[in-house]
Amino acid sequence: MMNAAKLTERQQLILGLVVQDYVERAQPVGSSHLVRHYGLDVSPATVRNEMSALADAGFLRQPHTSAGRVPTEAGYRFFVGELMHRTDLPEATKHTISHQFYQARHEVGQWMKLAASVLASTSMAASLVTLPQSRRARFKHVELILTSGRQVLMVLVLDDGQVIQQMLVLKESLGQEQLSRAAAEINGLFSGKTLAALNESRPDVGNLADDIIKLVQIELEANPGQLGGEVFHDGWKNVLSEPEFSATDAAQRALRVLEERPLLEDLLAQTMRSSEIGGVQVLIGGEGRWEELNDFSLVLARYGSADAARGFLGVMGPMRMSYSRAVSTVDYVAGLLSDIVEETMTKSD
Amino acid sequence: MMNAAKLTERQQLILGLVVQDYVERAQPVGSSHLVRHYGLDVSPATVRNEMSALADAGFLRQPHTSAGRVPTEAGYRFFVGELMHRTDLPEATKHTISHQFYQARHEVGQWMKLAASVLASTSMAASLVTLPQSRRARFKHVELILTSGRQVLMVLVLDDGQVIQQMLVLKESLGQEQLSRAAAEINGLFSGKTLAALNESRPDVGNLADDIIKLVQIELEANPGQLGGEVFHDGWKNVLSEPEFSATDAAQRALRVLEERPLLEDLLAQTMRSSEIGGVQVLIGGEGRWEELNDFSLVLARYGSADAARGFLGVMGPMRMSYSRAVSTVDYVAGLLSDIVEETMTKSD
DNA sequence: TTTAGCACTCTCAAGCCGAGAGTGCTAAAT
DNA sequence: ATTTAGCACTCTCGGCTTGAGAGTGCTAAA
Repeated sequence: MMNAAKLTERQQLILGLVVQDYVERAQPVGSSHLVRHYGLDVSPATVRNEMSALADAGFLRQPHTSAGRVPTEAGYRFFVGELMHRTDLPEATKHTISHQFYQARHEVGQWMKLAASVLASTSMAASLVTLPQSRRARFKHVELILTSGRQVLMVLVLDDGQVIQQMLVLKESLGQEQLSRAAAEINGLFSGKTLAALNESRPDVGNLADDIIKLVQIELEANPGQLGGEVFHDGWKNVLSEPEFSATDAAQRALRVLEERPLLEDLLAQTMRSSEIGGVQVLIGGEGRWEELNDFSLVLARYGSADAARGFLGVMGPMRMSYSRAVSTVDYVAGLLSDIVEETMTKSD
Repeated sequence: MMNAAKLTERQQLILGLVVQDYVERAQPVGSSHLVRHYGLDVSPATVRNEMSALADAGFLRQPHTSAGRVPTEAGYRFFVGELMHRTDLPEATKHTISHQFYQARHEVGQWMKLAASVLASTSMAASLVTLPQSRRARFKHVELILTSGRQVLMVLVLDDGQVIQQMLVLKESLGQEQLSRAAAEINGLFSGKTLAALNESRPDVGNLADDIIKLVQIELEANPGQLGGEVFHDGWKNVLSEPEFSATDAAQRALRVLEERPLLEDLLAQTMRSSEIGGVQVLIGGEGRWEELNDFSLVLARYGSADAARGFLGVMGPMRMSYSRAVSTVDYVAGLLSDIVEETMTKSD
């Protein structure tokens, strides 16, 4: 495989055109099609030679002898890294999007749904959005609700708006009266503390409070990120695997990504570790790491600010996707969401 | 189309076998296959005659001349209504499921995910579960959190564990001090009231509390049903519509059902209106009402109790699905979830 | 270095064919 | 009056062939 630096100006041009054309038409692109369609003033034969060189360099490949060329993973990567010009979203589109966000400004959970919907429709791919999470949230208030016997529902409110719900099972049966008193006590002790601080300072109180502290800590490790009136669902891949829906293997793998939580978390964690905030990360064809993602690509970004909560968002589509469109969309929505989160979730004290 | 009552004993037997066989093998079932495979002591010709009668009656149809027979919507409906014997889930399966629920008993949100997962894997179809919602929940506590300027995050806790979050924009800028005092005042006034009651009694307090009451009411109308650390997503149908994933039209329609909230809500509302609690509702092939659901079927049930919160759950699969398995699964899980909800969410006062 | 020319390869759609499955009908058997 | 055997008929499906078309790679000339 040759070095990327060896690519001539013209080879880069041709690679770019191949990617662009293939993204649009989803068909192997041939030499003469290229000159005809893009007004190149060289002959098909010349293009053929260059394509051959690009194929040797590992950026293009032929599905079979005598079909056009198709970009390889490396080809897409080179395109994204070197060739793609960062286009801004059209002003009109931006306006529409931000207007939608303006209308949804009241409902915390709506932001996420809206972001997912906007990403999907603008980039024409599937989208993923996680909730903003903050490690620096402060304890605001705890509520203990008696349900039956020794079971208690704990509702913990943090000052960034996060709400954590958890069932506790007590060693002994208590009345709502006692629970309320215990809650009041805990509220007094912990109010305003960050959860990290709460981890260390462990005032020696009654064993009920002790139980609760322990459970809060467990909850923090798991870092759940509650919220969002979703309809829970699962198993769509089963439907697609029925014989009458002869969905390709690929489509089923796509749904697996959606449904298998661990895979998703691994993916986000790994990818995001290596990316600065504000930047957009492009993951092409699983990068040899996730075979489930063969012939898929992801465009991911973080949103939020260092001061406040942070989350991920991005789109997922076939490897043959419009990267420039995806990148600009993800970038724009991430910025928008960052602004909103910062505005509403940063304490001004 | 003949009346169902006209079906002879033997015709019913044959219809049942056709449905059963077709569900298993997904291929049109022919007369001789039937006698060979199920040890009927009549000849294929006889079966052929009966099948022909069933076809005339509208319960079977032939994909083309000289292929086997396939059940029609009416055929499935007759099968579900008259022929299907209610089978219980195997004891072992039940045990596994209830054990899983036992392990998840602490996390409120986990129930839903678990239910969805169990339904999907046991019935081999896609599943849907909504959150339990209660119209009779009582006001427990409100928290007002200053974010920036005039924006305030309201967190409303109901005594069934429901949590409602909402951004408020105030007319004038207030400090956290004042907000806390306002919250305390509201808590004192409303504590223990049902939301319905809260709708009527409108004590004339400051305009801040007034704002909040109004917003709570709006929230109630929308009836959001918060909760559950989901990853929000959208647009998977876009992926499946890409040419390389030549998913059938049907598969895409299936995903539309998942992603289009209004359709889903209409579906649940319409279906559930007509069904008693505890019963399982079977919706076959869209019933002429929802064309998106052609060649799909749903098996739905309510869960919860009259006293406490209620929700829906069910599975969705191809029309050619194992109804008995689906019904028993849905039935069992609905019962389980009802028990849990009742146990944890019914106030014992 | 570029390009015209040309032989070659490979896919794809269309058409054809035979096997197999299943039916409907008729006439005989029970 | 049913049931069944027999039989001709229909339709699909997989395999095979074939021709057209697209595209390549190579060579030799510009």
